[in-house]
Amino acid sequence: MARTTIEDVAQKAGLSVATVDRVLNGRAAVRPQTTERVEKAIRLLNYQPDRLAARLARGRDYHFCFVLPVGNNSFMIEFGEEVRATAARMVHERVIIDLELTDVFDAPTLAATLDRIGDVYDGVAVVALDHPRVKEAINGLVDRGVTVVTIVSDVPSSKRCHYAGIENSSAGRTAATLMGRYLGGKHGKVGLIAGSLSLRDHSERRFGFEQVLLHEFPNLTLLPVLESRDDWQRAETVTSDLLAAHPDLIGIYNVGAGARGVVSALEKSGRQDKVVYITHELNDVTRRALVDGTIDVIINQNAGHEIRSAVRVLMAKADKGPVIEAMEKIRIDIFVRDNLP
Amino acid sequence: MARTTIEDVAQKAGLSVATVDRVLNGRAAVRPQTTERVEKAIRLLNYQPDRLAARLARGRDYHFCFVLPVGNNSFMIEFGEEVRATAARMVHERVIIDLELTDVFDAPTLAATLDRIGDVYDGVAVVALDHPRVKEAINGLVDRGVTVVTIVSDVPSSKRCHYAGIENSSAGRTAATLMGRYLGGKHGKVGLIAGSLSLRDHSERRFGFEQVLLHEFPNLTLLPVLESRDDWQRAETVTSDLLAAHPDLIGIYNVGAGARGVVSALEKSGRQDKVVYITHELNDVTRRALVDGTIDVIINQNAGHEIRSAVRVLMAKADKGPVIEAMEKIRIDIFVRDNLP
DNA sequence: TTTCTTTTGATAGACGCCTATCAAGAATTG
DNA sequence: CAATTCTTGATAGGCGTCTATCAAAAGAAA
Repeated sequence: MARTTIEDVAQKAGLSVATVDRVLNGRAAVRPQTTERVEKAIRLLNYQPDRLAARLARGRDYHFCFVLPVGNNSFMIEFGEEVRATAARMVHERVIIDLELTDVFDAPTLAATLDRIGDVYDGVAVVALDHPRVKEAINGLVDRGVTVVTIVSDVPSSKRCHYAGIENSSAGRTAATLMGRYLGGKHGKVGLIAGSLSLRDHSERRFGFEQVLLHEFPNLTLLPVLESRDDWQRAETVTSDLLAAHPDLIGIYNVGAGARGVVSALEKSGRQDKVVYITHELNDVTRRALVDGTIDVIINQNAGHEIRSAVRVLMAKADKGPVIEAMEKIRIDIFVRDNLP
Repeated sequence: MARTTIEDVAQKAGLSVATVDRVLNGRAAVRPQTTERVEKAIRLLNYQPDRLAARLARGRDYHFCFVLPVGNNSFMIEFGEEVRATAARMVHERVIIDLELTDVFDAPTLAATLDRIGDVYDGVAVVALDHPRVKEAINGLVDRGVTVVTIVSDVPSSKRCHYAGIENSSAGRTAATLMGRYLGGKHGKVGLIAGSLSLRDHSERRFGFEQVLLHEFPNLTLLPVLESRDDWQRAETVTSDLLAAHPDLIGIYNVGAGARGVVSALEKSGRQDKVVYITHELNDVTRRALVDGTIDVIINQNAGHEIRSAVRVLMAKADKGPVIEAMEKIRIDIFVRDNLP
């Protein structure tokens, strides 16, 4: 049961391998009827080019770039680590991944970065701010033939070919459902802390959370959103003030980074057992707080999965292979104390 | 930045490619000091053999076999589908996956199957019953040079090299925590329905569930375990009886298959809103019931992930590559209505 | 030292595809 | 009809590794 090769196709079609190759790779002018013959032979033999051999022969490296935010946000630091780890592993597969750190929250800066790196890479993965200027830069890349995927935060209206990340409004809804169920009919106030609402992911989470909380749990009162700017010290201050101002606070949903600030404010207040605290992103701090009981639920997106998915998509696009959508769907992880990995 | 090849290594070591190859593939007698020289050169150059080229050259197919239970259990049917889908995709990578359906619940039958298929495959993935006879069969395979991984259900004491599945006791604990939190201090009875306790995965889930429920939620009374034999009709009967016998039943944890039976019993009783129902495995039936509110939480293991993980491990072992443990860890998924994929 | 055994070198031919070139055949144009 | 263009064929060489063979060199035994 030898593999069917390009030669078998040529023979079947009564043509030469050269011609079959021309058809397969759109290399030169071929008459329509000839193309037809080749395609028929391919269908008959169910021929599938050997990707391994193709990549070996092309001898070409895949150059990708991951554009991530600078800064000391722990999620992004971990994300960067994961990218590096993936890069190290992928070298053996002829994949070279560069890391570009930039101020993602500043549209002109991010756009400038994207504009700059265009000609060097086959594909770019970017944590994108949803801003017209950024969208334009993404479209510019695509127009110049660079494959673009967004990660973590999406720009749906752009020409990016894929988004490797979670649906943030669903994440917010999930948080609300768990909050409501954990509070089981109790009456009281719920606070929401966001990093910054100018980030699409944060505002979408908030949107989903509000939607479910207001409709499904009328016993709960949602307080006005507070901003932590993804800074844990600020998050701590904000939380302390919140706790002081509302003795009947029974829930906190932290949409962004800075989870540790909320943890320490809660622990200092001694009310960690009376307040259901749901937060995003699993890391050393949140893990410990979850085990201790200060955090009740962590909603997470798996950085490794997102990165590997992004790379798979970039590679598939690079050699015009198919993308299996179901496989690339990033799930929203829910962690309680007992199913921590 | 051309790739470092086997030739570079040979040159660096002052030896011939033939000798380097002998060292790399343990092909023939090589003096220890020569081996040393080669290894040093490899280290210096940080040489990594090109797996693509190697596989192309070897021209060898990977033959794997998945041994799954026969029967009409929906999880296993889906599992089989996923195996077939994966197999179809992997043909292009020189991986041939056969499917062997057998009565996994009968130790001698399963063992006989394992004994029989030994010589044909490079690797075997098996849904294993934890039984001495099966363990022996697994060890026999391993001794004959076949790589064995267990999936879904493990035999930890065997020589299998990997388990691609979730930690079932953690899954049970997770269910208990969610049950306890959802019930928020209410007093009442909780029922547990298992497929069959002779399966390791079911009894482990039960164990984890009981452990957490008894220790953390003294307000809840756990009723004696009921067995559904993974049959939904029986599950329905059992559940109806349970509901009738205990008007103060406020929670059900269904450890095995047959979720639909529990759903219909609950819906017929009209008590679906008063009973927190947590079950395993996401499928069309459970998905609908979760959306409708009859099911409150689904705990899931992703069949596709487990299969792909098993295949990755089998391939890695087949060409003596490394296994990245962190990547192969199968997570316990929690689904509420809002984070359904 | 000679002979035999063990270790190494050199090299060719796969594996399946890509790239490029040159010549031959077919179709088009004037 | 010849001259020109467009399509195809044939073929070589390469990608990095494996496998196999034969000859050459080195070591051990006589």
